[in-house]
Amino acid sequence: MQTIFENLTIGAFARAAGVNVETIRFYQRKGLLPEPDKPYGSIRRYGEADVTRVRFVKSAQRLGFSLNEIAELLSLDDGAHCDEASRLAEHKLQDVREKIADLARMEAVLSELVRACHARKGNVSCPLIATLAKRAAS
Amino acid sequence: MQTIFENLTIGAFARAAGVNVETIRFYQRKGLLPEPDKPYGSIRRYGEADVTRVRFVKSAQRLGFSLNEIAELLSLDDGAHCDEASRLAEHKLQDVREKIADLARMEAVLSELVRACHARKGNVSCPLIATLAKRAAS
DNA sequence: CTTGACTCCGTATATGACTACGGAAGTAAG
DNA sequence: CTTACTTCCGTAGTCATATACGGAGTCAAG
Ligand SMILES: [Zn+2]
Ligand SMILES: [Zn+2]
Ligand SMILES: [Zn+2]
Ligand SMILES: [Zn+2]
Repeated sequence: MQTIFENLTIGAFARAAGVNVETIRFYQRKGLLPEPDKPYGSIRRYGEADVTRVRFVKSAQRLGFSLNEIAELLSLDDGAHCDEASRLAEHKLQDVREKIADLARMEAVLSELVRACHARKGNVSCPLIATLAKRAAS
Repeated sequence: MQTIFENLTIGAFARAAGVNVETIRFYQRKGLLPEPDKPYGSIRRYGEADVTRVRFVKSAQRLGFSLNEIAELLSLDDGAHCDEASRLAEHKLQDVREKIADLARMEAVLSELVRACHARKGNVSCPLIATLAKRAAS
């Protein structure tokens, strides 16, 4: 194990995790990140595990999970029982599948619009615009 | 054409569109919805097209578009030129495809976690939790 | 007409996720 | 040591997306 990511100050930690220092402190207040003990009269140090945890938060966030949901996901890693863990994971899985289905529908609509727009020849008005005007229902 | 959705007051309009009256007014301030002329000393009326427009906003929102992005999408319907329209639509399409790819990756992870958890036999610890502890990188 | 519901409008509050600020204390280079 | 960064910590501000509130005006039933 390279110790590159051990004994980091909060600043180095934030840089390693690709976030703002303030974000680290915000996550600590929210309970998403542990706040390591502070050696008496000194400053806190962070390591690999902390970096990993922030990266997990950020990637789950990109997938549309809220910080509260991410806290739940992380709690699976913090001692929840197996039943609870799989219940949570299954719920998230269902959410993700619904989102994928929604986006797939949107993809179909958008790519049809783009196709029609590019297929336009000589005539005056833009088919993309025309189509969009009709298809807001749902 | 049934006139069921014509000449609505803002309250009936909001109910028909499935949103709060305040949301209508908020969208008007943001320029997402036109604010119809008010007959002198009377109240505004709304119709089918307004309902349709709010529904469009709500469904685009469910797909992860921000109100500003939706304003752009709506502007396609409000006189933008064909080049601009297809440029915007292609950009959205690319965004949607990226989101789908991200979610597909997340789906794979989650369903593997659930599978492992259910496959667990007799042994003490939950494989879902164990796996989650490892796989935060990215 | 009066009464009760609804509209209008400006302003205020709420929530989620940060981001900034300011002053005291710790740290590291010269 | 001094000096220049950091850290620490509490509090406040920002941005997006709404929701709520309060008083004045409007409408429609009786
Ligand atoms: Zn859910
Ligand atoms: Zn076009
Ligand atoms: Zn984009
Ligand atoms: Zn399990």
